[in-house]
Amino acid sequence: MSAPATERGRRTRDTIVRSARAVFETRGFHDTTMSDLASAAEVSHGTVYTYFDSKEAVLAEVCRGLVAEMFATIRVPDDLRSDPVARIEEGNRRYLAAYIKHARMLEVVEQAATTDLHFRELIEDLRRVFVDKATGTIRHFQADGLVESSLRPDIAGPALVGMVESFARRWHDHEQDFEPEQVVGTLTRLWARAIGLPDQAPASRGARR
Amino acid sequence: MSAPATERGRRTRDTIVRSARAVFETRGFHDTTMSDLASAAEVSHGTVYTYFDSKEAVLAEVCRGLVAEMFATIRVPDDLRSDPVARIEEGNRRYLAAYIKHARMLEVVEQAATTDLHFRELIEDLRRVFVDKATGTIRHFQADGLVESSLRPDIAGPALVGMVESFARRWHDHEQDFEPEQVVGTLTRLWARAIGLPDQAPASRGARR
Amino acid sequence: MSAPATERGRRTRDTIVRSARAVFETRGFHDTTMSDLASAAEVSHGTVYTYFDSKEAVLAEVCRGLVAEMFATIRVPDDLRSDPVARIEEGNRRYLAAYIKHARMLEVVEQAATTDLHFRELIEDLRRVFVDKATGTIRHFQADGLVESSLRPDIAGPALVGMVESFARRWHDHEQDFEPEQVVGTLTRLWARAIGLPDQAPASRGARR
Amino acid sequence: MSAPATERGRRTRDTIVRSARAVFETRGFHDTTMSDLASAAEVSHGTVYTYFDSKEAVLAEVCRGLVAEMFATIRVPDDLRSDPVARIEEGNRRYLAAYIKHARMLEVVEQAATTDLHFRELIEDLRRVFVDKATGTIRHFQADGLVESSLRPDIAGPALVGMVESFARRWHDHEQDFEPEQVVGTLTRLWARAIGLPDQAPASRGARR
DNA sequence: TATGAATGAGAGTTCATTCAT
DNA sequence: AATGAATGAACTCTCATTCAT
Repeated sequence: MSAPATERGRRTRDTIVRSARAVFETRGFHDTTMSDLASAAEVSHGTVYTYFDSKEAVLAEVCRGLVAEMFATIRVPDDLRSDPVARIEEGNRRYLAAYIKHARMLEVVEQAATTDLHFRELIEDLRRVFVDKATGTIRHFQADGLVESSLRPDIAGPALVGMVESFARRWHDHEQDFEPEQVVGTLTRLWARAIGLPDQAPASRGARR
Repeated sequence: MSAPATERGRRTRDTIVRSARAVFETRGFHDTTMSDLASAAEVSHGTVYTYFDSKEAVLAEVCRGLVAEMFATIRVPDDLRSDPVARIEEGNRRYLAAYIKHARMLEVVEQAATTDLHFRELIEDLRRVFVDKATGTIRHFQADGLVESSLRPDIAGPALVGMVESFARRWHDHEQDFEPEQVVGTLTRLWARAIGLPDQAPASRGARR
Repeated sequence: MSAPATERGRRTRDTIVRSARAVFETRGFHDTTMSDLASAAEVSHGTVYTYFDSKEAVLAEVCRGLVAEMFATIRVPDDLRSDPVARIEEGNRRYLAAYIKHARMLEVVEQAATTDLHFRELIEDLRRVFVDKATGTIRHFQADGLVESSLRPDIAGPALVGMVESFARRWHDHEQDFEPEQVVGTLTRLWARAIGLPDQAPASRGARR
Repeated sequence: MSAPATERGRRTRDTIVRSARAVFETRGFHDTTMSDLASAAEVSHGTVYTYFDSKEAVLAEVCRGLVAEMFATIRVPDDLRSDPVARIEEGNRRYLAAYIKHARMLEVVEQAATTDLHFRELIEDLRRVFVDKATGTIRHFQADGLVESSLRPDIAGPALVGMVESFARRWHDHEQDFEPEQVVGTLTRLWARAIGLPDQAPASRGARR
């Protein structure tokens, strides 16, 4: 159903997906109708059904792009950085950047998730990637003797990821104008100290004032 | 419209609100219809409209009870406890208890909030209470010299509240069977260390193992 | 869903059923839409859904009346008539009368039956009543020595009922103007002779000319 | 529109007609979509429209083949058989064979006939051939003094054809496992006696038991 | 106060048919 | 000749809300 056979079809489908994203960002999921998607793409009602079974299917396609973009934004180059706190900081910086950039669409997906299990799972899967990374990092630190082994990684991991995610979400929702590097610095400091890493205190860090 | 003039009317209204809460918890907000509310209360369709203007108005009334219950559960007796970490711990314990207990209804309100501004504000107001308390606490600690003044309370406060809230939410959603005192202990330790409070390390604390 | 609680509701529901029958007779089943039913009853679209789940449900209700009417028309008074051929004749007379009277609705039900199993069964059930009666009659005649035992009642029964039904149907469809008593007489004669009953040849019978 | 100009076109058209028949037999008329026809023939949506104006036009073409096959099956060789009952018997045998063989397609055409006048006429035309033959036969028998002149051929003819057709239809629908020669024997006996022909009673006939 | 009948806007979806390529 | 993208009319069904009783 959803694979266009010609170049023209591919263009139309792309147009639908692209304009759908804009519509979803404006109206949210539940308030968007198939008609909205059709007229935004300047195609007829039925044309949307040529490529997508339902409104959910359109959002799912938008999500594919969204997830890809987020991972692209977030991927930390492994190259340098053996300093643990520096790595945490870079992770936070990128996570915040990615989250803020896609905050509205993430909200929309959350909205869809209240109704449709598929999107709930999509969100969970996305979050799990970060939670697993954080939990693994803590375990590594523990193996290296940097973090006390009495700390439960399976609780601390999700908690700290939740801290950053939650902050990012409110930051965006409330349109507060924090200085990004202040946020990155502060969250990193909270993160690092919470698990008992010693401060790095590089002179250049923006979290102090 | 919503003030019953007779005793009978008051009872009817109460029945509607009480059964509505159960219905919302079961079906969520969007999937609940006025018919569901009416038949759950065993009144006719029109009777609901005698007391409430809309489905939203019913949920709003349910929310009043919800918020009251949450605050009742959470209120920390000021009496004892001058130990900062002990206070944080008790706050987390109560917050987690309240959150888990009302998690389903909070989810429902979140769902309604995706569509209705009023509920978005209600959630924000609720959260602000905790954020303000956390932020104030940090400021106090700073004034008392317990926490470095370079830490930004306006960032750390929401971040740490978000950490606990976010954890509580996933805990409930995933139905993970953490031992509650393990969670309270770990989150408190993260909280305290994150802002630079020295560990209390009472022998009885459950976060160590 | 379909039980009105008040007199007013009962009237509305009745109106819908009554006008629906007329609409079905005019437009057939597949060409009738819920809108047609609603506007014929002069109620809104949604009102029809107050009492019926679907177009099929409306037809099913119409059918209940139809079947009742047919049986009422057909029931042969057991009182008199020990003469076998006279009984067959009276059966045919009534069956033809009932069939012709309801021919259009039967056609409509047949149409619905091409799509909906429920109506196929309804038609089968209706037919079975007559087939069973005919088959039983033949067996009785055989037990009484009036009909040869070599005749298979399970084949002759449905065949002869089919003969009358089929004739009635075409008669109606083609709007041929046979004299009803001619038809009754001829079909009865075919029926009786087919199974080997001796002619009665009352002088008054109209089938001779 | 429907005449292919090239050999390739002819093949495509044939493929469509052949696979359409299978699709119609499986899904019936109303539930078959143009997409079904196209994909069954492994051609594109639009290609069907190259050769046929509409879904009805495809069925009409299928019908041409159907009618031809039925007549080919039924045609009674005039050569032998001067025995009236033997001729009736052979006619019934062939009619039943043809009907059972094409029962599903006849059902489909009946379904189409509920919506489209053209198919109603097609069915009538088909039936008329048999009715006319039967009526003619009775008249011949009357002219020859084999059948009483008081019997109305215009009623008996359609009635007896209806008897056989109706039986064949139920036989197929209910998937009853009558022995074919039993059916042929019984129906022929009913036929012959109904119009007053004397029994032939050949020793080999299967209708007796 | 309570009932439940009635409303009707609007959503999602299907599919025969047209037409540009 | 063949493709398949695009159309849009039409239909079914839902449900918040109004209103007569």
